[in-house]
Amino acid sequence: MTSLSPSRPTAKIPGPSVARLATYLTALRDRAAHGVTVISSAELAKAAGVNPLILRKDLSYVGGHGVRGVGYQVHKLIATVSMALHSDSAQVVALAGVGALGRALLAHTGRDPRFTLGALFDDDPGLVGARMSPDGPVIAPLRDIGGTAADGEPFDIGVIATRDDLAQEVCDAFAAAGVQQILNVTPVTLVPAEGLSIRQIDLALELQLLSFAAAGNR
Amino acid sequence: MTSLSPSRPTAKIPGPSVARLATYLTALRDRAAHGVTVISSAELAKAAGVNPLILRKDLSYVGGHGVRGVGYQVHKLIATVSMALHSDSAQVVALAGVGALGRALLAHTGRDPRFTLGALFDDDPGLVGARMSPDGPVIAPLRDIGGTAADGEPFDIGVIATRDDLAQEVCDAFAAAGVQQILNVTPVTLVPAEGLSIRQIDLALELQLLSFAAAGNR
DNA sequence: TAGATTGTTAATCGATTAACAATC
DNA sequence: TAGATTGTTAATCGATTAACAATC
Repeated sequence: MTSLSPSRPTAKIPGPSVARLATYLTALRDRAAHGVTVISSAELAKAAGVNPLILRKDLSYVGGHGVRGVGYQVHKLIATVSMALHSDSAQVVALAGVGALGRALLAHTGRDPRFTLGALFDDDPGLVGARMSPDGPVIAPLRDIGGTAADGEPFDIGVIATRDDLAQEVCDAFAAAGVQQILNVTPVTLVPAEGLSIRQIDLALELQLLSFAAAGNR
Repeated sequence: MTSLSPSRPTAKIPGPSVARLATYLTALRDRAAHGVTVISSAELAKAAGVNPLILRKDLSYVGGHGVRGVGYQVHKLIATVSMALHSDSAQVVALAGVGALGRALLAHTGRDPRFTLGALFDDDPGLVGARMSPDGPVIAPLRDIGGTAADGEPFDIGVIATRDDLAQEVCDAFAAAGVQQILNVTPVTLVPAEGLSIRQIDLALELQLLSFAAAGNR
């Protein structure tokens, strides 16, 4: 289990580090926009809400190239981190379920160059055939998930924002269409098809966890 | 640092376990609704998408009271877990920012008995004074966060779903109003006031993490 | 008693933190 | 050279997994 695949030159980066690296990237871009060219681990750590030690450790996974006694060159670091996170090429996203949460997601990622919207699916007769934006895709019924992927470009990421009782079959449809990454924003626990990686966001769960934390503070 | 506080009889439950316990609760309620009265750790684990070993370990933190050779009584377990998570008393939630994501959150938690909506805040002149539901609170401007909390009941949880550039000041306003738990659904890294516990959901970050996973699979 | 399944104690694993060496 | 700050190696800590004991 220690085979070194030549196609993956970098050693495996721990999951928590990957998540933090993405937040560093956001902070770095913000600083770059403010004209900052050099930043110390202490400053960047503060902006990202972590301690400087873990920041330097994280950066060491991607080959930080900081200058001792000085800090990091912002532009260089942005290039290094975004390369490591593969956030250089835009991902094609397909969204199933154009309800409140689906729209919120569109609003959040609409202008984000990292993602392009490949397709929209919904079974609401009032929505099928419509567009959410003038240059966006036409909303297709859920049963078209397979077909749409079959002709054009395949989707990189499938987002499941449907009614709860449709979540599992939509997940299976995405998997059958060759989608390998799923973002599930329903509270349903999905049983994943082979090779599928799933992330889940459950708003009610987050509130529940906060209320537990609240009780502990009493 | 090993003082046993008499007001907290249960030993500290690890964070990941708390999150999983909440999902077990959802799965248990679902099973109960289907008339299931007894369930084994294997079955429940499958429904929650975890392995049975970690499930039993998690349940041991809250005093599982399973029957060896048989399994768990569903109703008893629901009572035990929800007691441990303090999900018996409803939490009062205040929502700042009634945009797409705010509405999605309302839709998700509207019928959830664990949460009651205490107040709505937004600066949009088209929204201030309106209600999102007939029996719901009137939308107040963001600057009222302090005042509204001062008279009625205090809020247990403050949700920040505003424009990014308002997130930090809204956070501070909640903290000043005595709110101790914050759910931040903006991509902004907040600097927390003393004693504030914050959870963050960043949709774009989740997509980014998936696209990293996708790249690793190539 | 035999089979099934829970619950606990010990071992492993991985991530975070601390100590220190490197170097601009 | 002195000061500042990065980067790496070692120590700690916490969570997961494995082994096994308990008991219905």
